[in-house]
Amino acid sequence: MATRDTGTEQLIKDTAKRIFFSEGKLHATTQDIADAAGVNRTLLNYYFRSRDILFEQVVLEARAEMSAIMDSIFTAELEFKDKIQQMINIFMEQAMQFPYREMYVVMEFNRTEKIVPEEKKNKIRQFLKEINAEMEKGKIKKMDPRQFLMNLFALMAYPLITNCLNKSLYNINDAEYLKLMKERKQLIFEMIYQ
Amino acid sequence: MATRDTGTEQLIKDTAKRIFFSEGKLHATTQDIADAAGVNRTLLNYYFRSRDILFEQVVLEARAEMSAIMDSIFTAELEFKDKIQQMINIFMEQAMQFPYREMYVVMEFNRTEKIVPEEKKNKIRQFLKEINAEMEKGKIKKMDPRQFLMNLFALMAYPLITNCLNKSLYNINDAEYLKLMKERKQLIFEMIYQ
DNA sequence: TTTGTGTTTAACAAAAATGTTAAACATAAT
DNA sequence: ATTATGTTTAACATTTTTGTTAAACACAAA
Repeated sequence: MATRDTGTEQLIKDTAKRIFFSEGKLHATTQDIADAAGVNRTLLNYYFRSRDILFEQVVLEARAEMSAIMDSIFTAELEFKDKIQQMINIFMEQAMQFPYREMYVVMEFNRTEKIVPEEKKNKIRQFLKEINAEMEKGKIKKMDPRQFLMNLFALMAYPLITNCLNKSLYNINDAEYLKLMKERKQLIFEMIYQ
Repeated sequence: MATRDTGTEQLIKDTAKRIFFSEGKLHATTQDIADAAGVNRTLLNYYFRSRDILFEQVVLEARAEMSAIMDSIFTAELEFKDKIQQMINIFMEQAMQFPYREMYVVMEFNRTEKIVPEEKKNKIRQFLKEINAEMEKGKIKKMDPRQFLMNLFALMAYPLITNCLNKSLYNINDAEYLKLMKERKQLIFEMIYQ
């Protein structure tokens, strides 16, 4: 008999991702995750052997998902302008679903000092060149292309991380926040691509 | 005899702040902090009774420090343009020293759902009006003033949080990163205040 | 010097979180 | 229906982290 696949393994991973990346509960324990998934805590050990392995796998998959999205846009056969527009659309939709995913990955990166594969760096270098070309053409404001990328990601990611605080500070509800975030797509494009 | 003040209490708090806000070690234990401070772990209990109380106090002080800076700028007797410039200068200097402080406070806010005092909200409302006025004058691009503030803070805070990752992705060292961050001050101003 | 009090330490205790095991359970194949 | 094997559970064990206590220490005042 191969495997019965009750879906439990996937359920556990999905629940962990929800708790970490959507709800932002950085200090969740294995018990927290088991409870949220509605399964016995022992099952985390059965499927993943240890807490560390589960968490590592979750981060690994998160990185892979994010990389896949970035790569598909970086290397797409599109005008630069359209790439940016698509990037904003896809990234913001993802960020609305998993506001803390990037932060979690960044923190894990700080903690473990993982190495970035040369292949990925090359793709980025290539995109930095594209940015530079667009600046030469006078389409976007001239600056260090790395600053350009930092600006773009900052504008996209940050407001979602600070979701809760912003809602309190500005007295806005979920519906209005959603509206603001959708408006941001266009707004970011205009700021970046003047 | 009142108190001998060996400076230990302050040392512990400062060390905790360094570990959390500068080094970004979100999961630091009391032992980690004691070791980093070079004191016996029991002293954390002697001075603060419990881990939770220490951590809460550290966050409380962080919020107070950040609030004080914001308030002083919000209510300063300055032209709007100069306020923004000063905001960028001070915030960026702070963020370079404590890149993860804001994030930590935001995460704690998510966790505890603290209430924002009405007085603080009023100061923000006041500043939002100032932003609006500046937009009416045609000095800055028209948009929801809340978006304006989100943009500003995003551009300032985010690249410092992602410090480590950026250095890897773009192959830059500490010195160059510092230079990039200093350049950002002017760059952010130009993006915001076109 | 002695005494009193605040500070520091080490040993111990308790609590929280994680890991292991064996038995119960469920289901596909025989 | 029985068997074999993957899945789930509960009880237990271990490890990690936090909290408590009493004694040692240090230093100013008497």
